[in-house]
Amino acid sequence: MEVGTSKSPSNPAGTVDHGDPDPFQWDTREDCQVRQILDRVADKWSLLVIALLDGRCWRFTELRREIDGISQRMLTVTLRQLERDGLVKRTVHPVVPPRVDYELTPLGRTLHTTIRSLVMWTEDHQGEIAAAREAYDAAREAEMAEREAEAAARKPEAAAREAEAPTRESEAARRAR
Amino acid sequence: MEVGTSKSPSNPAGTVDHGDPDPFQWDTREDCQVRQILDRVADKWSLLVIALLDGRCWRFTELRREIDGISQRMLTVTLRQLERDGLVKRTVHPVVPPRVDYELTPLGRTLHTTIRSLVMWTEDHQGEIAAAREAYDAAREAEMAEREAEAAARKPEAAAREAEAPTRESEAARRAR
DNA sequence: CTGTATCCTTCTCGATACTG
DNA sequence: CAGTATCGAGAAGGATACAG
Repeated sequence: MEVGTSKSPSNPAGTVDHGDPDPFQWDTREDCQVRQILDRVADKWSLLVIALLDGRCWRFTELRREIDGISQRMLTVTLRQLERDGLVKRTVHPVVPPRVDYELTPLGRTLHTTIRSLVMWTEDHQGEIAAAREAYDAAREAEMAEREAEAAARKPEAAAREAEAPTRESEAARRAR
Repeated sequence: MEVGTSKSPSNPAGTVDHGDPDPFQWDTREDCQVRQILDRVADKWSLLVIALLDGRCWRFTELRREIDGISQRMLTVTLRQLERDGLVKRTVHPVVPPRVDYELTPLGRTLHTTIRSLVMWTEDHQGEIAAAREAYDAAREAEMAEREAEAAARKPEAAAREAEAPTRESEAARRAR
């Protein structure tokens, strides 16, 4: 598998040649390891499970209760994937009411740290994001209103004329469909 | 889509209070800010775009080329979301071949750092994960094989006996205890 | 309690075609 | 070049029922 996407050094019109000083050039191909693992790790439920799991053991039902909105199915599936990836250890106690404990592996604990920092980022900046969203939406709405005003100022004459005396052109256009 | 949900600090019905010594108790409810932002930020394409974007400006097509497998639609959608969240700045140059530049905002840059550490974690541990997966799959296969062997060893006699004298089986079972 | 199996809805996403 | 709009296939995921 060569890095087939030969990024031709020739730049398309107008882009500056910055010589790509980025040393952070990871494998961007769709089927590469990093992309696959990232998909798993960045999965909604995986993220929450890893973030929740700390030092101690958790029972299945306990996790289910703690993660609001997760279905039994998705918790099972997610835990299995995490177990397969070596991030979570599953321990079955062969007792009469079945009991299963889940806990982070050492590898999982290293990921836990990273993911927690992502969660903390989210907590720290949720205000800014909410504000940005409001600003964006407000701007869009203002834009829409302006456009409508423009249209309302222009169309009425045309629409009125059209209503009274449909032009031959417009009729022809309608028939064309 | 107002997020108007007033989040009362009280827990929703039924959650146990197990003393929770975890100081990292964030709002786990499905509709809370953190969960929503986490979903956005942990999104496959958002992650890749943020990870790719560094100091400089990027053109639309440039991003499209760099992110293998992304469709035009998803790139547009993703960039719009990131713009709305105040993570990416979009600059339209009103020139004859339309030109649009994308770059991280200061807020986006802080997230970039966090996400890069996630990507780096993935790069650092992809070997371990691959190994864990192999081990898991091998174990599962061995388990399957064993089960099949068991079944093959048990069923023929049982089935044969059962076919000759169906009533015997229950008696034998009872005696076995 | 901790799953597994099945069905069925929902929603994501890619392909395609068209616009400024 | 940089979108927007539309549509359909397919996957993700929830609900439910049942098993060990």
